[in-house]
Amino acid sequence: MRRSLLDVLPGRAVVSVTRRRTDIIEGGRTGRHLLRGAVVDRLERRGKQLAIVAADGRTLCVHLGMSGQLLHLPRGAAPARADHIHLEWRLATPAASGSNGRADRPQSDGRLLFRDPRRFGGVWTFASYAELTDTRWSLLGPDAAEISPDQLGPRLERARRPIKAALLDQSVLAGLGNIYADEALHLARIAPDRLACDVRDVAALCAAIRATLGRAIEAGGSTLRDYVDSRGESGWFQLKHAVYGRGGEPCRSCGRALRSGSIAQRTTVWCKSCQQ
DNA sequence: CAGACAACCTGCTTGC
DNA sequence: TGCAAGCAGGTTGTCT
Repeated sequence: MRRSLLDVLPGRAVVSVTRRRTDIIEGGRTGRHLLRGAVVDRLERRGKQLAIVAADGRTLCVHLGMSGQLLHLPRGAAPARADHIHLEWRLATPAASGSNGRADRPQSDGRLLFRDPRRFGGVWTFASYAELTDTRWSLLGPDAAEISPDQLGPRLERARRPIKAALLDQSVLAGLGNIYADEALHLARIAPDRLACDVRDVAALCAAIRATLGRAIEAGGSTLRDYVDSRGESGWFQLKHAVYGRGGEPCRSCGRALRSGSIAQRTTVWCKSCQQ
């Protein structure tokens, strides 16, 4: 999502904000808190959370939850669906002051929508990026896409719970959800119900996590139902899933039927013979 | 501390 | 065709 927003948000100004629902916002809920009048400077990410940082420091943190979408609409375009759009930002390309010293009129330049039918997602507002990293993001572990054995090892050593439960805990590691936890464990050949403290090859697990996320990001993510990037494009990594959504089907490595069950209160699929 | 469970929501699929 | 139950990518709080 961050990548798909890179060529439409940084450098754009927020002309106005429409709030259709405010109960999905935490922190200040005014147009000012929601970046009205700001120019977007950059996009940051930690785990599953995105930060939109304005040049004056104001920062929005967005979490998509299960069904959330951030959609960019070019000027004049209409969204595929108009329901459940909770926030809408009108964007403009700021006027460059020409050589005559006179500022041109800002050019209207599309809209950004936050749509979230299930409302498990949300938006958090901050006066500065540091305020976000010092509070909300301070609760997150290191980013899964760049995890190293030095970081992960100590966090697993004392964890007497299934490795899958530890990997889903965002304070241990930020960025894995139910799909990619199962995929990474299969790639690392580790059983999901093995105790975290008993995982031998943490380096292999880290490599599997990074590889899984890297491939998924290249494929534009996994679209089971709702997920689309900011251009409305679906991902296709679901076609490459080794285990997730494939319970009962043959393991792509050994051909035996994949097991499906519940671990850490989440649907879990794994290969009993490949993952020991 | 770990784990079970419920709650927060909507919408799609399944089974009757 | 209709209806109810079951299930879903996530997080958080309560209770044991």
